[in-house]
Parts: sequence; structure tokens; C-alpha cells
Amino acid sequence: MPGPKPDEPGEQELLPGLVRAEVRPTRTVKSASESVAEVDPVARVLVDVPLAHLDRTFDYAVPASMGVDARPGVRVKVRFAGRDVDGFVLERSSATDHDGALTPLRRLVSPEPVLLPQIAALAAELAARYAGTRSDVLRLAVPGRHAATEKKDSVASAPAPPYDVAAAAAVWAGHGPAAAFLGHLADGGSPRAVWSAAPGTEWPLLIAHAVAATLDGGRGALVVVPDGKDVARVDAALSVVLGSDQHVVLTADAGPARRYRDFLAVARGRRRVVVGTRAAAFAPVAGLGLVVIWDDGDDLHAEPRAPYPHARETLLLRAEREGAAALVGGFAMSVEAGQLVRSGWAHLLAASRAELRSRVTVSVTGAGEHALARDPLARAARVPTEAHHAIRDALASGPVLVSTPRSGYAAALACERCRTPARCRVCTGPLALGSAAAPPACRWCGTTHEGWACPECGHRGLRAPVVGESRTAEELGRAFPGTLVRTSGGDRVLAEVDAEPAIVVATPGAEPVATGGYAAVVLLDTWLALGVAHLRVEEEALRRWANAVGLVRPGGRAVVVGDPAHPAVQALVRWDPAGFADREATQRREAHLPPASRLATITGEPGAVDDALTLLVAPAGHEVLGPVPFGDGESRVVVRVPRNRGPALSAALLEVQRVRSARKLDAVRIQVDPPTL
DNA sequence: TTAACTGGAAAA
DNA sequence: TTTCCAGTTAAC
Repeated sequence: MPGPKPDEPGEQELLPGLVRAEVRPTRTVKSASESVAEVDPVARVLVDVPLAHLDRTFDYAVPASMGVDARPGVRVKVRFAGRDVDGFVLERSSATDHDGALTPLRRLVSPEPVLLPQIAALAAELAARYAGTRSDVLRLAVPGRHAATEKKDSVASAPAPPYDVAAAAAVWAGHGPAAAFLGHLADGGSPRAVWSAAPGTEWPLLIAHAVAATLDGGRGALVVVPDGKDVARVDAALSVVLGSDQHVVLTADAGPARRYRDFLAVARGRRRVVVGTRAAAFAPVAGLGLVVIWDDGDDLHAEPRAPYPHARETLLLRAEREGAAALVGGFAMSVEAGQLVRSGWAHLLAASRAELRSRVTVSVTGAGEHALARDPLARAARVPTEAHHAIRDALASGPVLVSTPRSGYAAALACERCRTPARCRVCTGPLALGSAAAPPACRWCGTTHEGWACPECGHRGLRAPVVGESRTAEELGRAFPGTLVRTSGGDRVLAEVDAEPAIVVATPGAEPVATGGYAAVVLLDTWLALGVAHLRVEEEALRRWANAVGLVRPGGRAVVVGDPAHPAVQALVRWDPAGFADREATQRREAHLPPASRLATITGEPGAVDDALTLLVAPAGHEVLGPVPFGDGESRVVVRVPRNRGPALSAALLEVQRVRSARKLDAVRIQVDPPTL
């Protein structure tokens, strides 16, 4: 029978302290009579329960055995209303406000302080903003514990490599006052910028250099991008600029062990640069000096779990709270980003007209919408002559990207003749048909519109835009025999293609990056993206087109098949994302839509939504739209207030949640600033 | 999950 | 009035 390994007892004798430290946290308090800690015997604990009225700290006695390790930020188990729940110690204190005996902490889950003070404060601010609870936010912010990973020693911190000012200036050349922005970063300052990237920009590299400048100023950086494909690109760029020992990658699909390992490397201050998807916005970077969000208009940045925070809001709040610089970049510009510039909160970093002209030539082809309506056959020519020629010419020197709309758009109604989206006269919501016989009704406020007439052209007919099945790849294969045609979209997404001539057909968001950029980019059927039932139809359409055109090589060309009169198409041709964001902002203001107004939805059982509305003491000047039936048997209302009443609306909604959870009423889902309606 | 509380009914 | 029990509530 084999005895114990020979070196085991020896190790215990050599490192008694280490072994004890690992055993201690798992000890459970057996009796309530165990003596309490001498210093600060009270722990303020935030319990992990989803009830709004319990979103406050509860005081527990700290047993003497946990006196040292039960520091702020550690996970604990506590007895709460008869059962063991998880919680975080937020504070230690010498006294309590609670009259009555304090229950002792039941167990120290781990002595690792995983909830850093700045993140606890951020969670409170986000919970208030989004009418949710801190524990909901913390569930998004702090990854689950992985004990085995915790015991392993994390990576050692490495000194930052020297900052190459000249290289940074070179890659950022052409983007307006970027040199000043970088200089300010390197000096430890906190400049804030909205960055309108010129087509053909290798943006991950530019971000990596901004991060390098921040590190040079002695601070850390946090980069949030929409998806794993973009994470990989930024990861590669950071490795090129900083080496591989400065940053970590935080993504949801990394698995619990790796995720916790990389999170710990950040929480322990061993790594000061983070790149990841939306949850990475909560990474506890030590001495945060810069937050970066790329393509903030992408709906992947909106968290789908309560309280539905948006990565842009999270990062901008952090920039203010932690005194960090902010960089909001993209080929397109969201209305919110435009507001940051307009309000003076951020500067604009953009290429000059001359620089843009040297980057790409965008042309529009295809008959206008009115001509198409007169001659439906014109639509059959999905690839008009000019686009065909552009593809042929570009194939001589490199790959060509052909972007085609995804099928399966939710159809909203539009004017049959001019295709202006049909909107509600009362609240400007989208119109939809409940049944073929009924008149169209507003999806937001439920108003029916008998005898609708188009405000643009006076036509009385409505149509649901039909999405044709995409056989683009086959069509192009026949049109260009002998040319390699590749596709990317749906669940078969190509990350990149090489510089060899090929036609790459992709749906929006699935466009592969081409080595050196595409010789040409062709956008087909752009009118389809404009008929969607969506609060941000035009903004979203332009964002997708700009992202496709952004992949062009410097000096390349782009061809847009669509209506040259459409404002979004014009903004693309002129490459004027800032102007378009401004125009959208004006329209939203006139229509009382976000971000000019603050808007919240309440969704749930019709009865529950009704009495949530009764409980709501909304600020002066609020409007209630609906309720309207929503999804399977549920109903939804939209509450709208002027922008400056936003905090009051959030507070009122939070009070509704507190009262409802305290009275054990059916839960309703409250979403502040939903990205879509 | 459970101790503490509530209110109603039975016992005195 | 007291006691007992079932159901409800708060939660350290």
C-alpha cells in the first residue's frame, strides 16, 4: 500500500502559513457563540437576492476566525431569512444600526477581494440608472469563482514596453487632432473623443497605440468591441504593439476557468489592459486611464439580461467616475456618440475631406425608388451594370466584398409607392397589421389608423417589404466564371480572406477582413435594410454599410446599389457619419425619441403591467403610450419623459419595483433606454 | 427556510 | 381572557 508522497509532509512544514491560508476560508461557523473579530466586528453585506426592496446592505457579525480575511470585496455565504445565500462584503464597520443580535457570517467563500470598490460604486450607479438592483449588475460584473484557478498563482506583472510616439502618430495620421489626444493620454490626462474612423483604417492597430500611450502615462486601459471576431483582431494588434504580456482577453465564451483566471489577473493588478466583449466593461482595471468602445451602435453592446445596461453607458460612467479618458470609435457614428460631441463632452477625431477622398470613392447606382415602383422589373437587376463593372475591374487587383442584406427581417409597414416607413401620427411608433382585415395599428401605443395616407406622397396603399432569398453567390458565380466566390454569413462566418482576387459575399456583421483591404466593396439591395420595424432603421442601415465600406483598401472604391436620394445613402456617399448623426438627433428630438427623451418600457402580464402603471409616480411631463399586447400573452407600455427627467423616471421605476417585490406581486420587466422597440 | 407575528376559533 | 393553530411576513 503506497504511503503519502514523500514531499508532502515536508512541504507543509516548509510553508505552514500558505497551507493554513488555503484551509481557513472554507471553514464554516458551527456555533453562534464563537467570538467576534476584535477590530470592526460588523460586516456590511450585499446579499445576492433579486428582490428590489432588499437591495441594501445587511449587517453581520464577523467571527474572530474571519477577522482578517473578510475584507471588503470578498464573497461570503450568510444565513438570510433561514437560508444560505451568497453575498459580498461591501464594508467593515465597528458598529451597526440594526437593533437586535447580528447573525455571524456563515462562511468565507474565498479571501480574494473580487468586487473592487470602484466596481461596487459603478454597480450602484448603474442600478439607479437602469431601475435595477446592484446584485443583478454584479452578476454581470463579477465572474463565478473557480477555486482551482484561484489557488494557482496568477501571472506576474511585466513592465510596459517603451511607447513609440512616432509609430502611434503614423498610424493615427489623417485623423484630425489625434496627436494631441495621444499626447494627452501619455501625459496621464483624460481627454474624451468620438472617433469617426476613415474607410480602410486598420482600427485595431490605432486602438492598440492609444492603449500604449495610456500605459506610458502609467495607467491601464479597457477596450470593448462587439464580438469575438473583433476581440481577436484587437488582441492581435495589442500583441504586436505591446507584446503579449500586458493584456488579457475577457469574453463570455472563454469558459469559467479561463475567464476567472484572466479576471483575477486584472483584479490583482497583474494586467492593466483588457480587451473583450460587453461584460468586459466591468473589468476592475487598476488605475483606469482609458476606456474604448468600438462601433457603439452595434446592438451586441446592449446587455440582454436585467437591468439591461449598455456597454457604452457603463464605460462612459466609468470614465467620469474613475477620471479616465474615453474613446468612442467606429466607421459609423451612433446618435448618442454624436450627442457627446454636440454637447461638448467629447472632441471629434475625424479625417479631413482630402484624406477621405484619398481613401475611397463611393458611388451610387440603381434606379431611384420611384422609378423602381413604376417598373418592378428593374428590381430584378440586383447587380446593375455599374456594380458589375466595378467588380470586374477590382478583381484584377484583389478581393471584392459584396454585402447583401440578411433574410428574415421583421417586416414593418411602409408606403407601397415611395416606401416611407409608416409611422403613428400620435407617437411616431411603427405601424403593423394585426390581421389582414383590421386597419394598421401602432406597435407602441395601439392607436389604429383607419384610412392611412402616406405623409410623403399621399398614396393610400401599404406594403410589407418582401425579402427575397439570397442567391447572390450563385448569380455572381455565373456572372464571373472562373472567379473564386466565397460566402460568409449566418452560422458559417469567415473571419478573414487573403489578398487574392475573389468575390466574397457576406451578410452584414459577417464581413471577413481582407488582408490589406478589399479592392472594392459593393452593397446590394440597400433599400431592404430601410424597411425594418426598428427605432433606428436608418442609423442601423448606415452603420452596417459603413462597416462594410470600412473594409476597403485605401484608394479602393465602393458601389452602393440603392436610392441616391435617400439621406442614409447620401451620408454614405459623402462619408459623413457625423452629419448623419446630427440629422438623426434632430429628428429624434422632434419625434420625442431617445436620446432627446428618456424612454422606458414595462413588460409583463397585462394585469401586472396595469398595476405597475398605477403604482408609478412618474415625473412631471411624462407620457404613457399603451399598453399594447406584446409577445405571448404579455403586454407592454412605453413611458417617456424629457431627457432631464431621466433620473427621476429611473427613481420612480425603482420604487415601483421595490413596492412590487415587497408585496410579492407578479414581476414586470422594466427596461430603461431599450436599444429597440 | 424559518422565527416571529397575525388573526380567528375554541376553551375557560 | 387565554391558548392554540394556521397562514403570512420579513429577512441583520
